[in-house]
Amino acid sequence: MTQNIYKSHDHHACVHSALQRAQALCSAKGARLTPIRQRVLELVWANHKPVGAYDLLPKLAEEGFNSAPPTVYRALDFLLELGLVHRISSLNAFIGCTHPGDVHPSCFFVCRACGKAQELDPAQVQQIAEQAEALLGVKVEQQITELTGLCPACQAAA
Amino acid sequence: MTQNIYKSHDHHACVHSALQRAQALCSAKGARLTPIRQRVLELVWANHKPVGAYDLLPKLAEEGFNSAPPTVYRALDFLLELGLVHRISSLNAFIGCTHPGDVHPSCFFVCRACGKAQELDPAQVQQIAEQAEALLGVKVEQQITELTGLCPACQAAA
DNA sequence: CGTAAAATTGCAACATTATAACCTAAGGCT
DNA sequence: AGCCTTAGGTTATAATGTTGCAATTTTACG
Repeated sequence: MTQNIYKSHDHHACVHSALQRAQALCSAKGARLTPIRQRVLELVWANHKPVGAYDLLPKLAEEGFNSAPPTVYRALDFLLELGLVHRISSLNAFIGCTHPGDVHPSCFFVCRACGKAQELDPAQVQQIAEQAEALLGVKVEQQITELTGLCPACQAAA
Repeated sequence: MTQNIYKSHDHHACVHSALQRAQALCSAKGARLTPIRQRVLELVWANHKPVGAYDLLPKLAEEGFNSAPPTVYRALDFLLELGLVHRISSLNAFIGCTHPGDVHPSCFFVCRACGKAQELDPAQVQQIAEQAEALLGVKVEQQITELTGLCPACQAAA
């Protein structure tokens, strides 16, 4: 894991470096980080809480972007394919990825109280994938792990 | 993992034992496995493919049960809380659990071609949970891992 | 037993999330 | 320029899930 979002950090730098990585990745891949796509990525990175597609719509509308569901979903699909964001299925929400580069295994802890989500090292989940391939003969293509509970701050508050 | 659903097996016995475990668990807990709940559980166990809530509605209707969304969701919620079924968030679907008893960590491989899902031993995912608790100070309450890919038969077909 | 409280179900409306289909506009390339 | 590919606009609709309240059944208990 790259950092601990439950500790205070320079979030501006956090977002800035995410955008830089995104631009680098897009130019390396010949993919176009259009204004809508970039703005969606920024909004997803606004904080460390997974954000729903329909939360993005009004924000885009405020800024004069087109804001119909397909617009947002297309931008999110683009970002998902480049591995720039992850989808947290149990929340129907999206969050920025800290180490982008194609679709890749993901693992998150999500606090059920404050909603903030921390990405974790998926190494052990990859072990499960390898085991499944060995024991069952299946071929694993994608994997996601979602942990839910309370972050330190929300434990203290309770 | 208790068995391999990608191999042929006596599915009737499979369902039968699931129902027996469910009845045992309910009487142990003082929970009521009402006709609707039991029928929903049976339908979820009809095969090893995760089933959507809205797939169950017409089947219940055919049999004269009430069939409005809340009916099915309430039955599923009941079964989820007892750990008799799992929810596969990435599919918005539900599948019978092979070792019920309260909400517990779950781990599945789902074939993207035939849709059949195999429950796996979540031991390694629990390690991730323990690591997250140690490193981040979070408290994990729930966890689910979802692997997607191709089962042996569907690999052969492709 | 009989009654009150709790759990379950019926029902109607509605909220949220996601996609389909079809067309127009913009950028990349020879 | 002309052609092709990709991206975006627009409308409608599909799929999934929830709220609120009334009616009924079951349970608990004196």
